[in-house]
Amino acid sequence: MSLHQKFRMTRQRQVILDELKKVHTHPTADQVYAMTRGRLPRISLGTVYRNLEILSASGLIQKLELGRAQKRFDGNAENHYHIRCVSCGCVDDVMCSILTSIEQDLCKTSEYEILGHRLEFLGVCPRCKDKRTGTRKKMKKGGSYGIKGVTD
Amino acid sequence: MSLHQKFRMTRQRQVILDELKKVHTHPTADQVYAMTRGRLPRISLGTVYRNLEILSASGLIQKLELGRAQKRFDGNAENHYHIRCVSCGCVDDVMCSILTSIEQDLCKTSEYEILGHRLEFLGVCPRCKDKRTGTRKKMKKGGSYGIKGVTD
DNA sequence: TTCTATGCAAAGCATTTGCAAGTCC
DNA sequence: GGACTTGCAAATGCTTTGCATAGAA
Repeated sequence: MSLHQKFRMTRQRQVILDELKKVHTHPTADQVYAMTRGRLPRISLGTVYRNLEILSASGLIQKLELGRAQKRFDGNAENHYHIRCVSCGCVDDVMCSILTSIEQDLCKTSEYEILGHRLEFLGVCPRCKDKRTGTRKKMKKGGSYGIKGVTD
Repeated sequence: MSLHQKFRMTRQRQVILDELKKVHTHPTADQVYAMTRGRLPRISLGTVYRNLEILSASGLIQKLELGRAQKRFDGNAENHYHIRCVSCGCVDDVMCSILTSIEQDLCKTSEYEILGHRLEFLGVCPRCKDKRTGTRKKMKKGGSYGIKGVTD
């Protein structure tokens, strides 16, 4: 939480970072907990929460607060948008450029000091589209993609 | 929650809707609870939650899920963006047009069926800017505004 | 009259925190 | 050695839910 104190790379912290970098999914805290227990059978959920907080505050990972759903964490610390499946809750990266101008535009007209923006897309993931067999509108067939394919 | 059943306009529901339309702030459930107790001293928080849910599901009001903070509710049901003060947590409307093209662009490249997007700005509200007396960077002095002025 | 809504209290869930013991630099 | 961390468990805070009673159509 602090980052006003130096932070140590403990084994727990390293493993959490490792596991997070290893996957392209966007795991929740309890998923990270599960992912680390193989290597650290005695780690506690509280430690996972604390470390995810510290790692994201230090910029090594990214904390995603999409909607009011459970927080998720992204081993990719670079600024990018996400899309969330309203059906299964999975989260994928969106390959589109960051909107820089909207903040500048708002600066001109707003009394606020603008610090940033948060953009998130909602949709139905390919897997869930397939599940609802036939019975729905607007079924894309095309093959191109702009979303990194991995999931929940 | 349902809306598959007809819903009745009870006194509680009406008062909640009323009070919400009356203000331009974006109250949390417990603030709505406080706002209604003047007219309905015996209303319960649970009822407030249930009705806010029903009213927003029916489109009469809007439910705001900004970050993972407490939900807020907006008597203005029209689609518009919001800005949240990182210092005091207040929420204001942002007067800028809705981005329609980003979803269409994403449609072309994404395997997802795009259903919508959620955009939220972060900043420091005028009131909080004033509080930190002088001791900070980037103090706007200008008078124009693009944000409906009312607050938390 | 019938089905929905209310009040109350208890439960739920994700997350945070206090504390004594352990560990890193 | 001293500050930062951990594991454990309890606490927190917002929101939801079960249930018996009340109320709208």
